[in-house]
Amino acid sequence: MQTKKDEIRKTILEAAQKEFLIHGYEGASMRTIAKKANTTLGNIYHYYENKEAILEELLREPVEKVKKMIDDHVKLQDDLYTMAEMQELLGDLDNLMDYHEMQCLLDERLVILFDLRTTHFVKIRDDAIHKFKQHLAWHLGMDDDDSAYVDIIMNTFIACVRHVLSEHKGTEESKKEFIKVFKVLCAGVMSNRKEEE
Amino acid sequence: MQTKKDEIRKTILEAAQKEFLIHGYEGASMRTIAKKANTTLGNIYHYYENKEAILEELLREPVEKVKKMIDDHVKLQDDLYTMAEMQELLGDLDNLMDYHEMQCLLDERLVILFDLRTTHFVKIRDDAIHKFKQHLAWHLGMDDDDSAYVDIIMNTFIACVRHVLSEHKGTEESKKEFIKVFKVLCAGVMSNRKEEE
Amino acid sequence: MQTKKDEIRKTILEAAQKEFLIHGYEGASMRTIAKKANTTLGNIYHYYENKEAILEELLREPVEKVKKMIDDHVKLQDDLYTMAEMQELLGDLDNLMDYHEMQCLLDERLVILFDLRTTHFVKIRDDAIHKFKQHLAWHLGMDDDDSAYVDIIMNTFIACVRHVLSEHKGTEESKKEFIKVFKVLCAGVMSNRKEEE
Amino acid sequence: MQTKKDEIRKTILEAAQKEFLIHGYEGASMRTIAKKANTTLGNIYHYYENKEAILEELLREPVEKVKKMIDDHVKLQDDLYTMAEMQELLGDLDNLMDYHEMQCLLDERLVILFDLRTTHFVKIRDDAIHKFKQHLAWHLGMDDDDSAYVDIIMNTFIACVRHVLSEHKGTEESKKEFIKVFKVLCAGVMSNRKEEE
DNA sequence: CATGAATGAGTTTTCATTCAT
DNA sequence: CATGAATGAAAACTCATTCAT
Repeated sequence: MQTKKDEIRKTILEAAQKEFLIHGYEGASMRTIAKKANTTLGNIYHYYENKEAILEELLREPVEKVKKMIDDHVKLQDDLYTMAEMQELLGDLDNLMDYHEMQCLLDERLVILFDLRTTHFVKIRDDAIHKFKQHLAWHLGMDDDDSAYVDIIMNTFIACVRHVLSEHKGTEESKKEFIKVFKVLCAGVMSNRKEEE
Repeated sequence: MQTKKDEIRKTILEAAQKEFLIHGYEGASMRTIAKKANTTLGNIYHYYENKEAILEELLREPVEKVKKMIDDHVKLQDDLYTMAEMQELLGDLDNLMDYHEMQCLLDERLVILFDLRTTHFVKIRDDAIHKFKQHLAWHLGMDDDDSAYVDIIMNTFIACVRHVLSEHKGTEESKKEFIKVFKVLCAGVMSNRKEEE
Repeated sequence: MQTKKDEIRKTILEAAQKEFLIHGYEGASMRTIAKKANTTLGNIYHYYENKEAILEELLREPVEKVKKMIDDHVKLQDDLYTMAEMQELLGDLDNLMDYHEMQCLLDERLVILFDLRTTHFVKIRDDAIHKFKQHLAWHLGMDDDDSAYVDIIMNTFIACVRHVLSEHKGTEESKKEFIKVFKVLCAGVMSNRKEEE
Repeated sequence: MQTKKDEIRKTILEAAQKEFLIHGYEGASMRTIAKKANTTLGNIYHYYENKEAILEELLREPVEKVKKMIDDHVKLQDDLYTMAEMQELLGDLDNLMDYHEMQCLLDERLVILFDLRTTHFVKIRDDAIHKFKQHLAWHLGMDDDDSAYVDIIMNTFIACVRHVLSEHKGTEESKKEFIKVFKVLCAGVMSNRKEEE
């Protein structure tokens, strides 16, 4: 039955996701995943070629979505935000998250991606972060993409995505939490630029 | 010779620190540490009871310092910062890092601590973070220690400590970097509170 | 449908034969055989009790034929070849292979048999080889069945059967190739005996 | 102690050689090798990086010797043997094997090489065989290196090396056996060429 | 008949740790 | 003190085989 197969595939995937979150991909054990998925070690290999294949299926969707989000952002090529626009944006922040683009960030699986130390996803992740940082730098009118500000924003962004996801799993609450984070973050950057002007 | 013994202890410790940073404590291999310390696997066990003992010695100092820093902060019981005081603080931020208390945060070993997934240090770390968050909440006049603002600050703090340490290893540059981060962060929180007032 | 059943049996058998040839019986994988036979792993077990049963069906025919060939040869108890007879035989060698007895040697499945390291066929094979060697020794007037000459002929015989089968799969070409081999071989043995006489 | 280490290395190597001969490299089990070497599975990995490393150490010497033998033969570029020279060679065959070049062929480890189905040694082996066949073809004045005669000789050569080694392990007896084989083989080829002339 | 999910023992390999020398 | 041989458990993965549907 295909129904059952898909169900077990999903069960394995969910068990793997949990284990990857707790112990990291590298530290997670296939045996434990099998146990938590109520199946045997060998049987997992009927569904996934190997450990990395599970990671692959787990990360495919969120990675593609994030990639698309970044690409869409970059393509827009919208002008630098003026202070006024920035403030307007902040005021309307509550609606920001309704913007479908941002939704992809509230995905638990991204935490797994952030913690990866091996596999080709490391490069994918770092490339995506770099791209995003470059665009962010242009967005904020920075000359050097290695500028501290960009790094700060980027790291805070990631740190908060991670935190929001691990502590407030419900999507609705997560969204609100994320908005708050983003608001404070933007306020910080803005007031800093104001000082410099 | 006690000198030589101490030297080897130190060499092992340094090799372990590098390996722990790259692969994480759990992912680091005693064999590799032995090789990088130019000694043998078995000899490490003359200096350290086991893998965790190395971690213990490695983290003792930074953990105690951070603990002390938090305790000192809490004991001061200084009043809530008024907006004015806060702004004054920000203006003088360049001297902030000279404050010996903060120096302890620029320690590479804290990154290892942040990434830990096993051992009793996880509890120590989480307790310390919780304590700091509680104090931070009181500091900022928040009623709930789980408030988003505190989490934001906390996470940004950690994320930036991590980043500053991994990208700018020289202490001097690190300090400047850290100050920038902290400045933006405070500015954000402050402007946010101003809005609310 | 019995027709279909037989067809699938045959397909499995052919897939197994290919795999056994490439990786050897022991190294061949049931999964791969299933895939190459366009069926499922489980379904193979409806046609064959286990892996060895496939080998059994695969080797039954060629083994029996070879056994019969050897027995027939032994039963003939024809006299020792004189040098003259031997030379006559060689002259007529091109017709030798038309002799139906020999045809059984040009069977790809014998290569699988030669490479076997497990199962009861090992004994069957070794017994057959031993019998053939004994008869060959008698044929050539050797006193000791372990004589080098017999071993040489036997091994060359097998080696060439193997080679002819793996390089020239078309039966017609194989036949010619085999004749050449046999001719040279006999010439060698003969000229050697001549020397000794 | 280095003495003991080398001894155990040797013990493991010998156990591996036996197992490889019986079950083939691919079919041999590290567990069994460990047991037969009176050590533990894990301990083998102190001496050899992996299974293939054992094969590597096992085959290095015989492979290099055979390669050298072939190269030396090819470099000589000696003329085609005339029939007379060939016969002289045959008469002096008993001394042929004293020729140090040939000694390398009487090595049990070559049987392991011949039976290999995986690892890079397959290419090394096939390249060496091809080189030898080409030279042999030139030696015998054949125009086509794929000629049946060359294949015959080559296969017989290998088959007999294999047989001699597996049945007559004592070097002295092996040598005599090998000479007989070679004699018959040459006689066969020679008488065949005579016929053609 | 056919499917493919399931199993359990097998494989090679790595690891932290112990111990005799 | 130092060495490195030894150990045993656990890792990822494969395999022949079974069985419910």
